[in-house]
Order: sequence, then C-alpha cells, then structure tokens
Amino acid sequence: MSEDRRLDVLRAIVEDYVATREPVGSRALVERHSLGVSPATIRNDMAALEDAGYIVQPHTSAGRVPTDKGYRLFVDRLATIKPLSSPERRAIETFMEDAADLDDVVDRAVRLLAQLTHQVAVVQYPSLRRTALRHVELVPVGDRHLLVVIITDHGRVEQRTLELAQPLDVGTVARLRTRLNTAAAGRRLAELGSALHDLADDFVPADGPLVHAVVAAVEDTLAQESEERVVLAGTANLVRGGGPEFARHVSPVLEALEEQVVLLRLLTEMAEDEGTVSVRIGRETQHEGLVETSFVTTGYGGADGGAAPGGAVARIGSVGPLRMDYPGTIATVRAVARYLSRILAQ
Amino acid sequence: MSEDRRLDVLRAIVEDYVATREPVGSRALVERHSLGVSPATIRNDMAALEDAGYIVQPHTSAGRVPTDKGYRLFVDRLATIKPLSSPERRAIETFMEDAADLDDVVDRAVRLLAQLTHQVAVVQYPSLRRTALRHVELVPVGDRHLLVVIITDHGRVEQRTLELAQPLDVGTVARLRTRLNTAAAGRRLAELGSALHDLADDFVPADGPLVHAVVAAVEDTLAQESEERVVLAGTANLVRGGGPEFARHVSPVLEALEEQVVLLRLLTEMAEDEGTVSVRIGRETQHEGLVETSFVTTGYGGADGGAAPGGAVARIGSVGPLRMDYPGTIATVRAVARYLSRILAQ
DNA sequence: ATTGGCACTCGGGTCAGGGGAGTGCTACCC
DNA sequence: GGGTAGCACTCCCCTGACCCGAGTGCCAAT
Repeated sequence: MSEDRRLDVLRAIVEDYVATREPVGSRALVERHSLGVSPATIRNDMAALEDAGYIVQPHTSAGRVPTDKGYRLFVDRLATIKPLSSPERRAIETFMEDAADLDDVVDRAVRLLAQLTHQVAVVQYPSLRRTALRHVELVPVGDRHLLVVIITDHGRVEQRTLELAQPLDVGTVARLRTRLNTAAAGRRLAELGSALHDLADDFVPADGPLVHAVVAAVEDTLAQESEERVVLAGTANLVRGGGPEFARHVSPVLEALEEQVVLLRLLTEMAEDEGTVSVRIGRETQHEGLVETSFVTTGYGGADGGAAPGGAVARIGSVGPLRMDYPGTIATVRAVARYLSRILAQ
Repeated sequence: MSEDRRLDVLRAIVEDYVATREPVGSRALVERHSLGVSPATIRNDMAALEDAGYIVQPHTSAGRVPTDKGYRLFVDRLATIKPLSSPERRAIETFMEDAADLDDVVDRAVRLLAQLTHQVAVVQYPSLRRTALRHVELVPVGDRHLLVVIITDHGRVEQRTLELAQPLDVGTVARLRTRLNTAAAGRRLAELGSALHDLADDFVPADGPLVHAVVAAVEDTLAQESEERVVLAGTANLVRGGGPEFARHVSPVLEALEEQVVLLRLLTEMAEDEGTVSVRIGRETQHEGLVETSFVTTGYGGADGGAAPGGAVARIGSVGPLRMDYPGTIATVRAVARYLSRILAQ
C-alpha cells in the first residue's frame, strides 16, 4: 500500500469535501481525480486513513469527512498554494491605494479581506508595544491638569490626562517635553526603559513628582495591552457561507469574536508560530466556541513585512468554517497583509 | 362589535405571539386572557383586524400573526410600560459605575444593553457636531507637518496631520494655538464659524495659508459625519434568540449593521422623532435587509439626558426581530440611556 | 351583537417502502 | 504483498399515504 497515494487520497478528500460540502465516497474520488486505481483500492486507503485519525465517516454507509488532524496534515504538507488571480490583485490595489489615515487603512483592509475570502476578516490594530514613538506632547489644561499625547510610528494617537498635586510651571513642562522627545523619539517601548528613568536627574527635586508621573503615564500607555483593539468585517458571511450545518455553530463563534480578549489571546499565540502564515484548526484554537472554525492569520507592518516571528506589529487574518479553502485563504491573507505592510511603511 | 375589545384582542395577539413565537388562534386567546367572550366572537374581531391590516394568517387554518402595522399600533397605543426589576436596576449600576474613560463607558453600555435585552445593542459615539470643544493643540512634526489635536467635551480626541507648503515658524504656531483656544474653547461647532474666520486678521499675510489650513482642519474634523462611529454588541443573540424562522434573515441584518452608513442614517432619522424613545418597525427602517427587524433607540448625553428631540449628543438602542418584547426593550433602553447620560455628565 | 355548531382546509407528524450511495469483506489475480 | 472485482449489508433519505388537530368562516339561533 503506497504511502504516497494515501496522502493523495487525503488531499483529494479534503479538496472534494471543501468543494461539495458533502461526505466523499470512494467512487466519486476516482471519478473526479485521476488516481489510476479502482474504488476498492481507495477504500483500503480510506480505512487506513480512518485508523490513523485523519478522516471519519458521519455514519455507516456514508462518505468520509476530514478531521481536524486531517486538515492539519493537509495544510502542512499537502496543500499547493494557488497564486491570486490578477483581478484579485488589482482589487487589492485599487481598494487600498487611496486610504487616508490609519483608521481608514485598517478599515479598508478588513473589509477587503472579508470580501475576498467570503469569510470573517480580523485585523488587530498596530500594537503599541511594538511600535516606536514618534512624538510626545505635553499640554497643560488649566493649571492642575496635564494632557499627555503620544504619537506613534504608524500615526496612532493615544492620550491621557494627569491630575497634579501642585500647580504646573510652564517652563518646566516645556523643558520636560523637549528632553522627553530627544530621549524617547524613535525608540520602542522595550528600548526606552532606562532612558526615561534617568530623566528625573536633570530636574530639581521639586519637579520629581511631575517627571515621574509623566514618565509613568507614557510607559503605562504603551504597555497597556487592554488598549489593543481588533476590528471585524464580514460576520454576515458566517451565516451565509457556512451552510445549514454550520449555521447552528454560528452563535458561539460570534460570541467568541466579540470577546476581544479571546481574539487577542489567539492572535498573540499565533504570533509565536513559525512560518509566514499561521493556521489554527478547530480545537487547536483552545476555545470551545470555536471548535468548528479555523483561523488563518499572518503578521503585518514589521520591518520585513511581518514575515519573521516577532517582527510584525500586529496581525491580520480570516476566520471561517473548518471546511474552508485553506490554500486560497492563505494566499489571500498573505497578499492583503503584504499590501497593508507596504502602505503602512509610507 | 366593540372597538375597545378589538384592540384588546390585538394586544393579546401581540403579547401571545411574542411569548410563544407561534401564530395565535381564537381558542388559545380566550383561554390565556380573560376576555369574557367566546372564541367565535374573537374570530369575528380577528377577521376585522385582518381586513384593517393589523394581522395576517400565514396560511389558511393557522392562527394570526401581527403585521408591521399591528406592531405599530401596539407600541403607539396598546403597550403598557413595564418598570425594570430591581435586580436589573442594580445590574446597570454596578456594571457601569467604575468605567474609566469614554471608550470604556461606551463599551460597557453597549455590552450591558445587549445582555439585558438579549438582542443586538447599538451605541453611537458622541457626535462631534453636538459636542463642544475643550482644547485644540498644535504639534509641529518635522518642519513641514503640523499635527492638529482636538479634544472635546466628553473626552474624545481627534487628530489630523497637515502638510504645509512652507516651513513652520514655531512662534507663529504657538500664537495661533493660543488665539485658537481662546476663540474656540467651550463652543460648539455651530457657534464657532465666524469667530474662527476672523482669526487670520491677527496674523501677517504671509501666515494666512497656515491659519486658514488649521481653521479648515478644525472645522472639517468637527463637521465630518463619516468619522462618527457606531459600536455593536450581542450579535450572537441575533442567531440564538431569533428562532429558526428568523435565522434565515440574519445574514442581511448583519450586513446592514456592519455598514456604518446604514446605521448612522437610521439613527439620525430617529433623532428627529418626537417622544423619548423612538421605534422603527420592519419596513419602516427603509432598508430591505432589515424588513424583519425592529429598532428601539433613544438619545443620551444631552443637557436633559436626551429627552427632547435634538437635545441629545448621540443615540443608544437595541435591534431585534420584529417579534420582540417592545415594552421591555423600551424600558431597558431608556434606563441604560439615562444611566449613561448621568455618567457622562460628570 | 354574540354564540354554538359544523363543514372545510391545511400543516405536520408518523409510518412503510424503495432507491441509492457507500462500505467492509472475501476471494482472486499479478 | 498490493491491487481488484464482486457481493452482501447498512443506513440515509425521499416519497406517498394517512391521520390528527388546530383553526377558520359561515350560518342559524339567541
């Protein structure tokens, strides 16, 4: 029994099942693919694949359906990447090219991806942890409040108001502002720890509390994971594209997607994966609402466009039923991510 | 044939249909409500109600179901408002009380409303048109770019970058910043038109372009309706709570809700309605994806808490199937809106 | 105006039967 | 040993027949 052919059979099963949405039997398989053997042989292979846990049959006398494990093997070793069609490439370019600000770019990217994959698209906002500071501004409001405005690399703006124990001195604030910017601009959060802490030495002790408060505010803002946001698009595709079978699972999926915490955990975990595009299949998501769905995500916005693990600034991806077109989705996600990276680099 | 009883019958039909999700017949009606007449009499009333377009029967030998028009009459004249239970009141208070910033308040409000109504909750961010300016900050970035940061009444921050033809002069920028704030702070968009335009007179002609650009940016930002955002929660409830019949309509609804433009149009229209809480039933939404859904919204955040038309800063509401618990939803929406207004007033 | 009676309609559940797809097994061939 | 053909078996699912119950509309009686 040839090992190679058995894998061919698995690939054929996955492809047919994705295309037809129905359990696939031995006869249909030899008809649609030129495997060069008879249905009986295929049946033997199928029995072996079932023993190994790659496929199951919903009931006796039904065709076979891939398991999570089957899909996993498929994406890892069997899938051949399909290049995007040129209309698709053009769609990406025209749709993204005249985006205005960061919000607009993210918004367009997520809608585009949802439309191209016919699934739910997910984009994580550029993480503050990984982006570099461009500028810090201090704005006195009244004489007891100080507004700290932080502008990052990618044009994101965060602000925070401090309440102070003593009245502000305008000169001190101006000096602090200058020193802060020379010390911090262009650095990432991870790099600016010590640089900021030494800052207090340049001021008279009376100003210590002010300096410390501002420094703490800057660090706190950048460190605040909870400020990370994920935006969605195409949730309607979940219901439409999933078929009646999947329709019953859609409610827990929507719940999970709405829960930013769940999404962020998953995206963060996936950032650790090796390889450009990361895939989570069914139970691999470690979330019971998502056992019937798969995630395909990749990083974007890093120096190398997010290819290397940890090099990316955030993630973008697509969520769909277990039975999704993995090669197509992977190709599309990667293409949109590349384009997104290119635009953000400007 | 008593007119009063006929309305009683309509009310009973709506209530029973909402409760059971099944067409309601004459016998069931007299059993569940003490109408004091026989089923035959009810049948006559029902025939009249059907002629008048308030109810229909899905097929011969089925009970009756309210039409859009029937629900409309129900909410306008028949519904008796139910007060919230005290656990519900307590839930609102505890859930909202320790919200941090504006984003957090809005986020909590929308989740809370979704949970209480078991429907989709919708919150419009405080509109810039209606909020007052608190502060404008100008931040030079490099010597050809100027960042304009606008802080509003409710703590919302908007920013925009200007690209300039000539290098910036720091002194001019500082003066412009001061003048801008004294002229504009505390004013609403509608009020600050002329005040800003005269500003250019105070500067030398060479600075004219700069001043005009900044003024234009401020006005443009405040006027920009497209920057208005709507956040959602509880989309999973659409699928779960709607029943199998409604499940087929859920995809177009999700599409419509994702399309911010549609939502904003609807919310804006509803702001014109008189009365505290505004209701749109089925086709009244004027959107074909929403023919099977109703909207219940109210204003919040105005001086009077959003009670008077036009007095509110934005809207909050709930979206659900035609067959929803209108009295309950109306009461809940109003309660959450009141609490939200109270918190924002601080 | 209300009511009781009655014939009628129609949806939905149940049940049996048959077709079809698919399997596993066994015997056979190279 | 791997591949193949044949065959009996299983089980889903569709169909048609049937009945039951819920509900209606109408009419005559009160």
